[in-house]
Amino acid sequence: MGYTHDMALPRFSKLSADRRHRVIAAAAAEFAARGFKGAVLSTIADKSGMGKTSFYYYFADKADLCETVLDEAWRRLSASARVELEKLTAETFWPTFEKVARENLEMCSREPWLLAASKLLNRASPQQSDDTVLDAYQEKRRAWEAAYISRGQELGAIRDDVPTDLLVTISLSARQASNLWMLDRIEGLGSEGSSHLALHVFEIYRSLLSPPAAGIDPHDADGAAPGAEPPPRRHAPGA
Amino acid sequence: MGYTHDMALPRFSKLSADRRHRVIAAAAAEFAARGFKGAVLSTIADKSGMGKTSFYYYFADKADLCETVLDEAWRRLSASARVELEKLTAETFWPTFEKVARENLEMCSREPWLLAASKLLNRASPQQSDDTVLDAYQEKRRAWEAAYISRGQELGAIRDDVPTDLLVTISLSARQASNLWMLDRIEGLGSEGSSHLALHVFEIYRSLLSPPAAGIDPHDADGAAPGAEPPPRRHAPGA
Amino acid sequence: MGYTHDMALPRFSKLSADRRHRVIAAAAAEFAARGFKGAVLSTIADKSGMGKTSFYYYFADKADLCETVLDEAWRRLSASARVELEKLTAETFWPTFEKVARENLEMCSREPWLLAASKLLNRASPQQSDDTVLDAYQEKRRAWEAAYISRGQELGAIRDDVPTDLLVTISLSARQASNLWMLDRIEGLGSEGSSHLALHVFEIYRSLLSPPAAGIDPHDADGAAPGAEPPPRRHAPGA
Amino acid sequence: MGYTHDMALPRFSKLSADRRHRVIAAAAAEFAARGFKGAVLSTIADKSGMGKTSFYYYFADKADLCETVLDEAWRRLSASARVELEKLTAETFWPTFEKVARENLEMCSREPWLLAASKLLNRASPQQSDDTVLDAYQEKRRAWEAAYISRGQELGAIRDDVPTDLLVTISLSARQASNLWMLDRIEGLGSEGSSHLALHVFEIYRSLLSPPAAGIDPHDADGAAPGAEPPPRRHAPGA
DNA sequence: GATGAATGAGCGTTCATTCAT
DNA sequence: AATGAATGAACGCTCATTCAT
Repeated sequence: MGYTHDMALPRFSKLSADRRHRVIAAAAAEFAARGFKGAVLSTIADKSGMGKTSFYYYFADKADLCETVLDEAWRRLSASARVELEKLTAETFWPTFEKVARENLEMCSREPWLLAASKLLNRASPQQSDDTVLDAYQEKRRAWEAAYISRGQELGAIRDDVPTDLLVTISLSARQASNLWMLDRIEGLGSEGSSHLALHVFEIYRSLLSPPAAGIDPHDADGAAPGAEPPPRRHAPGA
Repeated sequence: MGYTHDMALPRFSKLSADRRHRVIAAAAAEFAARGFKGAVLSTIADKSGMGKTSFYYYFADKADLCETVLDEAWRRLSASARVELEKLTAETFWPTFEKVARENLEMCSREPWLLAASKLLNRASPQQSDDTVLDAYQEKRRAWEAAYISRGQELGAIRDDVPTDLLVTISLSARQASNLWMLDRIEGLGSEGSSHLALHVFEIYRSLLSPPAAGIDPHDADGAAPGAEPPPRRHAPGA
Repeated sequence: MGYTHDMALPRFSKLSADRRHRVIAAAAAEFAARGFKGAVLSTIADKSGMGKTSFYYYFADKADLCETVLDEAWRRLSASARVELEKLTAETFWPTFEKVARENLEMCSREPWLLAASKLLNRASPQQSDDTVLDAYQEKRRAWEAAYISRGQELGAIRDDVPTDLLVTISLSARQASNLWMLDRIEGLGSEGSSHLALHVFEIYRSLLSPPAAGIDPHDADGAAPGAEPPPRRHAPGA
Repeated sequence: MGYTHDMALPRFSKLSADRRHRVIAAAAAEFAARGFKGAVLSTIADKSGMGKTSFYYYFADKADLCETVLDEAWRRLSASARVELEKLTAETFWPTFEKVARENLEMCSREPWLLAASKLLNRASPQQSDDTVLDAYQEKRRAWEAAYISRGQELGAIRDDVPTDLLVTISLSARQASNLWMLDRIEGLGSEGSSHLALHVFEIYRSLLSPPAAGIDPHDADGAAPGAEPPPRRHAPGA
């Protein structure tokens, strides 16, 4: 649906919507599935019904193609979600984002290319990606996350008892993981299903960021009676 | 420190502890830094003071080497942590794992190769890694996570209001992200510092899994009056 | 200024003088700067404000384009110099060519495209160029050189004591090198400067071809006592 | 004949003399025939009986290979010619270089690889080569030429009435051209033939650099009556 | 008459892996 | 037990050239 570009060589924007779509979709799928380095240009070419070298007519190079996909997805996903942080209140904060999450998920379930692209977007582990392209996006994303968390803290909607840096990191990764999890599952679900799913996930995500319930000291795992249990079987690495 | 293997060609276990160590350490560093595909065998060879071809004497192939590193780390990390799930009680559940987390982090801060290996272990995004090797490990790890979460639920220590599958996913990713975050920071810290850090992080992680505080309905974002705010500036992609 | 063609597809001559000029100029610059193989058609296209594919409307292929430039330059340079060998005498021989040299250099300093083209013309090492196109030109040029040297010999203006073939080769190369040297320097100079320069260069060139001063036997490096000198420092490859 | 390297990866020096030889020879031939850019690695590989990728075991890249050839040739050619400029006298100056020229030419006629390499060495037109590698060599060579010409001028063996810069340029190019000319012809000749040839060429080269015979003013092409000649036939571009 | 779009052939380079010793 | 040497398969990218309009 309607791409507008400032990445990629300007020619790309002149392609018919259909071809543009196929290219983006094929690239998104390949990059999502195999990462930046792993993705093979010929594969994308084949899938998009385009000669391998034609990419170099539309894009500067592999990285540019990848960036274009990323941009496209980011733009699409933000479109429905131009949340204005400053206008949010304590009451609207969570509901707003829940709505965004739901809408975006539905969008992904409706537009297959977006699904793939979204997977790509949620892929890059912070700190350690394939290449600079994905890293750059992680940065962008993290910046947004930081802004929104910070706003949430002002409003008292997000916990304040933890280094923000850390909170951002965890929030981001939890979101990415859960997004990925959902994206892997919506293929069958209708949009109602998606919506329902998003709710569940959002709830748990929210509890991660919400201020800890007052009066509860996390450290005394206090109370209640233990129940001695059977013999051990497993080991548990923690780090 | 004392590797025992069932991965890798059996010959590897006959190497002197020192050489084995150097190999593992070099491989861990390279794999952690550049991922499975990105890692270059020659580099590992150089760093480990071993001829490139010798790897094929000790390991079946690149994947096998990587797996060996992974195994080694997993083993080391579990060693101090042979938690016996069945023996845990509601009271010991969280404290036990907090202890494990702390201990493991300290271990990593003491043994550099383990630090690298641990990064590797925490790297692979579920579902979408470089290669099958890391995926396999994700599986293993996920299995453990599932077992432990399930036990926590039995004990009432872990929330039950969400698809376990999803809970596992998020828990895993949050742990990985926070581990990575810590591992990237402990280089300077002493073991006390590490320990302190681990506590913070664990606390937030725990709040993620703990049953939602009773009486709080997350969904009614109820009450209070909104306050209209300044002009908008940002957009927020949600998926 | 006024191109007439027999190279290139006939269509080229129907282009407006201005467009023709731009094409030739752009091509000359690119070919001169990067050689036949190194020159990139797109670059020429961009510089000449012409679509890349239009070249194939006007020229058969890259070689044809290059040839056209070469022809153009050759023609222009000969235009002022339709020396009629047969009319030359011993007295007019050298002065005539000196004049030609001076005039041509001035022309190059006045018409930038000619400067570039001239560099191209003087570029190709005999025997070993990029491609057949330049080689062909070398041939043409060599033929002229041979004719003119032969005439000079008839008139006693050019030495006769050396295989003509060899004389032609050296003459050609020395001319090319000195032309190149001058062309690289005239950018700043006015036409007087150019003229002056040409004189210097011509003088040395002439001494190369002139019959050796009588009575001097080059081979008896005769006479005198050697003088032992200081310590050595350098080596000297000769071929 | 015994290569010693500081270029190329150190491994190359460990190759058997024979293989080293074949590689150098094949590379020299290809580079000489098609220039740096034009040379195709696979071709060299085939000719030298080596897998294409093996080059990357011995050389850093294409440029490194080329440089190695160049170095080898330069070294070989200088070996027999460690002329010590400071020890030369007016009497020994020209004879010395004549000897060097003769010896080097003979060497080339005896060692085919050197012939090819020598062609390569004499190929690069100053100012405008394929790539930086050849340019660098031109520089080196020019430096030597300048040193030797300057010494010749001190001794009165080389003319002083022309900008040195120009003299160097012309000298270099004339030498290169004549070398090339000879190299292309010695294939059949024995070493006596080569020697004889070298003499001829050297003589003309020498007359180029020697101080102009006193008492002759080149500019007054004086004397005699012109004789009008037949009709013209040719044109003569000068630049 | 002119050009945007598309492509095939080919090149340099990388790297895991095997061979021979 | 160990490794230097060699290589095949593959990939990203360039560029002259052609196709369709």
